[in-house]
Amino acid sequence: MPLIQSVDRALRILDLFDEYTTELKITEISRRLDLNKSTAHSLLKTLQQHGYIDQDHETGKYKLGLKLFERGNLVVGHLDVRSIARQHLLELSMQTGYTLHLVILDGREGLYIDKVEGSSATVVYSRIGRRIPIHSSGVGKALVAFKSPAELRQILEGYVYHRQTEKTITNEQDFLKELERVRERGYAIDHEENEPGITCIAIPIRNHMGEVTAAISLSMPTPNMTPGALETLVPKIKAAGEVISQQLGYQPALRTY
Amino acid sequence: MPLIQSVDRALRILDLFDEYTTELKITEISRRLDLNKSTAHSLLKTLQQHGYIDQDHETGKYKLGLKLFERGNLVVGHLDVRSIARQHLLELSMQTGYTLHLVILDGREGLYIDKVEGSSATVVYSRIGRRIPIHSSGVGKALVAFKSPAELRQILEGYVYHRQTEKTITNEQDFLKELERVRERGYAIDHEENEPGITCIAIPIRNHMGEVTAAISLSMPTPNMTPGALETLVPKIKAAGEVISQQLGYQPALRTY
DNA sequence: CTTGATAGTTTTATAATATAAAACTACGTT
DNA sequence: AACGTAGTTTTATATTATAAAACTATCAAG
Repeated sequence: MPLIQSVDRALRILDLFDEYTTELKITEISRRLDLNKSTAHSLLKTLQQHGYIDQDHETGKYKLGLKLFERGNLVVGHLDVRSIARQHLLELSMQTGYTLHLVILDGREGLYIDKVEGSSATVVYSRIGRRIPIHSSGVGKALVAFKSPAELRQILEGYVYHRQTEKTITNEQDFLKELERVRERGYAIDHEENEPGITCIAIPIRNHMGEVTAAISLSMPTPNMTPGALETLVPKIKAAGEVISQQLGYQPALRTY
Repeated sequence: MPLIQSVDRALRILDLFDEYTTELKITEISRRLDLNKSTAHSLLKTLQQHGYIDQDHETGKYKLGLKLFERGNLVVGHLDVRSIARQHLLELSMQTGYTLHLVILDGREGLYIDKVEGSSATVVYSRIGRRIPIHSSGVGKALVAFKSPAELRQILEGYVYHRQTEKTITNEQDFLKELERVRERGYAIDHEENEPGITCIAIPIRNHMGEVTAAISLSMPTPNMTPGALETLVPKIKAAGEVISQQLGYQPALRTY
């Protein structure tokens, strides 16, 4: 695949920032990317001119620009699933007091596109715009469990099962077995596999063609996940998932295979 | 300012998309930017490799990638004003039934970073991630009215007062007079200046240093803006604005000048 | 106050890359 | 089957991105 080195370098600059690294000096940027400082300077000024990078007037440090937010919301802002699901997440959060999420698959990761905080915010990991591994999260499992064998093979080729907690699945065999359980039950669970002390129940969302393109999940502190709670919550989340899918045009009665 | 042509070109590709143009063919992209199709192809493939552009497998058309959403939320996700204001927007919307917005200044435009729909969604213009002119909107006026004369001069140098509706202010003199009224009242109004049939009340939000860095607004259909409604709503929105500013560390009592 | 180190910005020669012409593949229409 | 258009690939070379060098600015140490 053809690659333009200077564009590649500019976009790598954008990749340097994260939740904890919100600003960087030019010397740090050139050091991390092994670039000459005048090259880094030119790249930064081009990004800045377009609004993708901003420079703090007082400290001279660089940070991500708001143009990313503007353009980013164009991607997600017109997704039907987001506006339709929103109401349901709000309702479920009010009914249960727990945190709800909406996630879509992007490549071989989930991406949080909505989140409704519960009354006591205990979920730390999730954040709109953040990515989440498919093997260690309820939403990740729900997103890929119903893919065709060919699609699943493509997604999992070369996939690395990084350990997130002591309970994370770390090999493909166990992961495939778990996906089988997801298909049987119709929902996914992650018991502290992604975030210690947090358990999530996730339901796939289908589009008008019956394909799973999103998932919703409810997250809670593990001690709250009693058998009784599971029996109460799963039907509620499933019901919300079905309504969201139907509002997206999914017609389950036509699914004869 | 040094500019790297190929990075500039790549970012211009990202600018081609908008709310109505969500996908484009490679020939259209090369035509619009007056680029050779093989140049466009190389640029697109580099953007795609980083996730900033996606290609539809069935149609071959290009669209903005989710990496923009991810990076964009890094910019805004850690802004205190957003999480603090959120609660107040929700409360005001529940109390009044109207749509509330949170906007920050980015260059010489406002940028919507949060929105809470009222019970009857009548505001069409605003959308999270969208930009809004400062001269024709309540939030825009609120954002710039309290700038120092030097800052205001810098913002307005070369500024073009595009007509948005029949009621838009279209020259600097009238705009500066209007900003004076905003300073006197402590809030801004746009009477159908930005969107026909919609009136907005906006309040500036100050940070811990007393600088206006954001604004909130309540929007309603113009017929609902009776004198009685104004008398009722302005104090509520002002109160919310003051609490949000205080929660951001603003201390009004220290403002002796 | 001077000196030295480091960071950031600018200049410019040239090595390296981006560019676009040409060629190729694929698809749809006539 | 032929033609036109879209999309992708190849490759020669014109053009640009690159980085060395120089400059400016700031800060800390002596």
